[in-house]
Amino acid sequence: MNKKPNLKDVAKVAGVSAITVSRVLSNPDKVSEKLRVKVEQAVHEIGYIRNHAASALASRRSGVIAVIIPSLSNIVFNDVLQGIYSAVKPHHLQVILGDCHYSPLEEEKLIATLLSQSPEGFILTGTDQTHYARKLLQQSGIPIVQLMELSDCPIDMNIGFSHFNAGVDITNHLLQKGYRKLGFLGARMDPRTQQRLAGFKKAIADFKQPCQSYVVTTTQSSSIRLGGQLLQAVMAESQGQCDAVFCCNDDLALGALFETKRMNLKVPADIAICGFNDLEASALVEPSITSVASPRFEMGQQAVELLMTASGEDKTHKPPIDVGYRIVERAST
Amino acid sequence: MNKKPNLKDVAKVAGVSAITVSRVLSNPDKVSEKLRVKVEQAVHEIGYIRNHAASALASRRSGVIAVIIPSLSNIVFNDVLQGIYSAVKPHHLQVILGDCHYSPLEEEKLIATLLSQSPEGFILTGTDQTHYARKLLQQSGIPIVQLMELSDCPIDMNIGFSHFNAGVDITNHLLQKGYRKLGFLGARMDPRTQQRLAGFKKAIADFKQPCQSYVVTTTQSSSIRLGGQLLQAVMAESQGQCDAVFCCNDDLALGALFETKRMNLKVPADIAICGFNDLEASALVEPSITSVASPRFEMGQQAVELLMTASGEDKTHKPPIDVGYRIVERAST
DNA sequence: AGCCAAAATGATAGCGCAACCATTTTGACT
DNA sequence: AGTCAAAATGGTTGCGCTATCATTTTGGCT
Repeated sequence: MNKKPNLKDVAKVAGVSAITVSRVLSNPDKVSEKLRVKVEQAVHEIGYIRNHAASALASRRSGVIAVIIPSLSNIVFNDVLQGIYSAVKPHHLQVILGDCHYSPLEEEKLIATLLSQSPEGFILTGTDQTHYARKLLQQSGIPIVQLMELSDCPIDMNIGFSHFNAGVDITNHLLQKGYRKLGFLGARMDPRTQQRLAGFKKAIADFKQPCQSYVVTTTQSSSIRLGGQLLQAVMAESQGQCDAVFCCNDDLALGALFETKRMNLKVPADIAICGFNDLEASALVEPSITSVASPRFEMGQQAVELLMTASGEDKTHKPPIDVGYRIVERAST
Repeated sequence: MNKKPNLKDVAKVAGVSAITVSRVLSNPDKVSEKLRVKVEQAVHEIGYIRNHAASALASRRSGVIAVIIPSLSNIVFNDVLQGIYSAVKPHHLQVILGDCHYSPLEEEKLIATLLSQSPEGFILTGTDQTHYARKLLQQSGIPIVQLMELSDCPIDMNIGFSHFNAGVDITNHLLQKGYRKLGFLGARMDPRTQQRLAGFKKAIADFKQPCQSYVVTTTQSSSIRLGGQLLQAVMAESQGQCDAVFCCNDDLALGALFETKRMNLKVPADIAICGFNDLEASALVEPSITSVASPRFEMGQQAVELLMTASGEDKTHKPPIDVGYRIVERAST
């Protein structure tokens, strides 16, 4: 096997100059039909593939955007990723993806690594980056989008919704339905989960009638199984009094629902359940589960569009974009 | 904002030569403690980040591996991805991920694009690449792993398990349990699903006693909801005779299970259900669902390790690695 | 102290491509 | 045919880094 063909090899085969081959690949319009065809044939014949590193170095355009998500296993970020990938395609960009496992320190390292790829834009999840990470990002001069939640002082651009407000609203929903002994089931306890919990507490505190709350949280990562365990825990803590639970996500809610069957509790008569994120299963289980929906796919798409329209040097303050959320009321409440 | 600092800027600040800075970043062992510390301080002080394109160009090592999966929304590939990311970390590699949407043609384009990044290895899902794609891959000279299923003529390395055998086994499981009117519910109908179906048909054909089969498939992508619809369809086609269904994945199986409740069918008394992939929910729903488990995370990990130990120029035939599968028998059968 | 191999450091060149500017060709118009 | 602007093509250079080789420094030994 000879070494990989380069521009000059193609040029030789096609009988043109190297720069013409380069133009055929990046600006076909600038080349006459005749040469273009000749070059394209040569490219296909010898299986030439452009060296991205050299191209990026010479053009100062890497053609990649960097994305960091807190977890690959959480299906929520999958939806966002799909939006990102779908939006990226027409721009002919590649995505470099990092998983920071919910750790700002790991995220900081990842940011440094990914910045070395000279991305043309950066998409981050959440707003709790370390100080040094923010410095690196700002210094890079590229457009940046912080995703999922809203921030008072975004690094650059920001798109998401208020998890606090959503927490308040869903709790009020339970209160309006007449439930008075509310449990909060929380796993992982990342910033967004904490905001939902804060909303839960605020709604309870502001409620005009007497009511009770039980908060059960763990830093373990979320799973369906854990939802069942947390339901057990909250029933124990409330001595069986708890009549409604707000689960910080739909996995926990599903697990809690399955657990109610084993505990012989009727939903929503004995206990109401609501989740967060509105996964497909929540609508299809029996009884279906009330949840909070948000446009995750669209958030991902919009993040890419924001990056593409931003100049990067534009240091004006851009107001956060609130994509909102929607409480989907179902049989479980 | 000044332009981004480069090696020389760091060298100036640290009072050393550029090449020494380079060495601190890539071979710290080759540099004396004294200089190393000085350089590291300088790097941190001015927030220097190495230009990956230049580094890759000069060193002929890109530090990336390419991965193509058929779908971002299928949680199955998520598990594989997690394995890949976890294994890649200690090697200080980046992953460039592509989603080919189950299309070999899209995959071919993606392969060309990803090869331009000069990846040091390539992980593909399945074994149905186009002819030109295979040519490009072979010509690239890098190690290649085809994942998930086993092939008679892999491009290079291959790791997976036999979906045909799994289909045979799970069907025999149903037959042994006494079910005789078996339905197959299939969505997407990608190659692996087709192999499972072929296994289903083989088991039926080889069975010594009279039995009936009903095959309901669609090329729509899989979902829980679709599982319910397909169950309806198979019951219609079999005029209510069908007493067991093999769903080509657990999403369909969950949907079918939820649908049985609406149809007032008892599982497994009226109808047995089994799925494929052994998702978490399958073990926790009521009744729990029999499924086929495979080591997806480990497959991803092992694929990376294979890439790392392969020289790439080694053209000897490597035997496929069969990771096997396991039928997890549960209450639904 | 003197010697020498090993370790540390530095100078130079070139990786493959596209930006920039120079040159040639085209073709619309008088 | 002659003119000239626009389009097409090409030559040169440098992007920022590391491989390679050259040189200097170190330190263990006699």
